[in-house]
Amino acid sequence: MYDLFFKKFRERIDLSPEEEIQIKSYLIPKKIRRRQYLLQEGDICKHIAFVEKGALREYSIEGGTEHIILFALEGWTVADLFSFLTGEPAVYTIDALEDSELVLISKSSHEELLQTQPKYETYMRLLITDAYIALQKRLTSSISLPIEERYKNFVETYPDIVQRVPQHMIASYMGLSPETLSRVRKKMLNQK
Amino acid sequence: MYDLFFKKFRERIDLSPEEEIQIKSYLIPKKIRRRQYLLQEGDICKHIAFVEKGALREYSIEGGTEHIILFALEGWTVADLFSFLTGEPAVYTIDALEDSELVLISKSSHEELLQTQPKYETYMRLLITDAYIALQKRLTSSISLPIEERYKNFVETYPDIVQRVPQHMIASYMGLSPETLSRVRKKMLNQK
DNA sequence: AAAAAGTCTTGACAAAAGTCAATGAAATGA
DNA sequence: TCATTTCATTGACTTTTGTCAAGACTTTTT
Repeated sequence: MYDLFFKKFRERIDLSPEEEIQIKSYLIPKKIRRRQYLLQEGDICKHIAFVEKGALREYSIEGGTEHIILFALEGWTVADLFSFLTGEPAVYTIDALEDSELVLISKSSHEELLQTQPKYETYMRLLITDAYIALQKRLTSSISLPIEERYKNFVETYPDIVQRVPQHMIASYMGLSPETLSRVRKKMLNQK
Repeated sequence: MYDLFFKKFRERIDLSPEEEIQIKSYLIPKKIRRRQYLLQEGDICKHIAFVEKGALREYSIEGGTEHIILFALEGWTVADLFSFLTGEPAVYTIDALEDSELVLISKSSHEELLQTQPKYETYMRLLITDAYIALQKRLTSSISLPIEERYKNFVETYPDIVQRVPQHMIASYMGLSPETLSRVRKKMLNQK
């Protein structure tokens, strides 16, 4: 339990056994079933969730259509960060695409860890920096590349997501209709 | 000098006079003229730049077209973060839209400050978190809202940018042709 | 095992956005 | 100040993408 969480942590930061025990004492394990909500729009986001196993998605709903802003597979962290930090109602919904195992950190634990465990703060800083860089790449490619290139990049960057997630959700993630992605893929096949 | 830099810092974190003096000793002032480059694609990004005065933009060039990923007015921070952190060549170009005054932090200063000034690390964590949340909002609206709504949001969120930056650059920031933005604005006026 | 729900593809058509070209106005720089 | 460059708008046309509907196939649930 918490294996992947600490594996990822130790990949970035040296942790003494004592520090690991300290941090571990704040973590909450949680299992969640396929299609089950972790967070619903309007709720207040009370936890950061690390995915030990399984797959989740985070999305907004506008005019009846879901717009996926994030897939979270093993090793990823997911939350409505704005809601978590401010206590405002969430604008995003999070649910499970597969039966999953999570590690939760509550808001109060998060704050206490930031105060008492310098390495936790450093790790959080690194995580959010990585997330920012990934998001910036995504945004750049969405405003500067043709769909075909964007899809190629996606497949290269996240081959595991392509395997495990329905295609119409990838279309949603890219801001496209499912039909358009289907046609782009067809065109790519014919070119080869 | 550095007034705005420390004003923003103190808005988020309590700083003792000693801490302020310590941090100040690492900062480098720099003036930059309109149209002058701060960073060119292919260079290695050696500094984080805080904008004391003026306006800059960060953009990529794809197939001869500029795609603006960030405007940085007074109080904002700009860098090719990936290049800065990894030492890889920059994929973005940064130049000045107006004569500007900057505060630079070099890579080695940044690393030393992270090690020696816990409040600097905390401040950096807060900055990057804010930047992440802003970017996520931008991405969400770009995949889920019609152009008109996106432009309205932009004007509401950044009225100062709308005042000071040419419209075709805002189109570029939104991933649109200048003609399309011009037409959307016309339509909005007629509706009122 | 059967029913139901979800998934992907395709065609026909509509709507949105881009491209190219021209014009006049405004800002910039010598 | 005057020439030059930049900027915003508009029209005509093309390309891209979305929408709606139907069909085949697969997966999930009962």
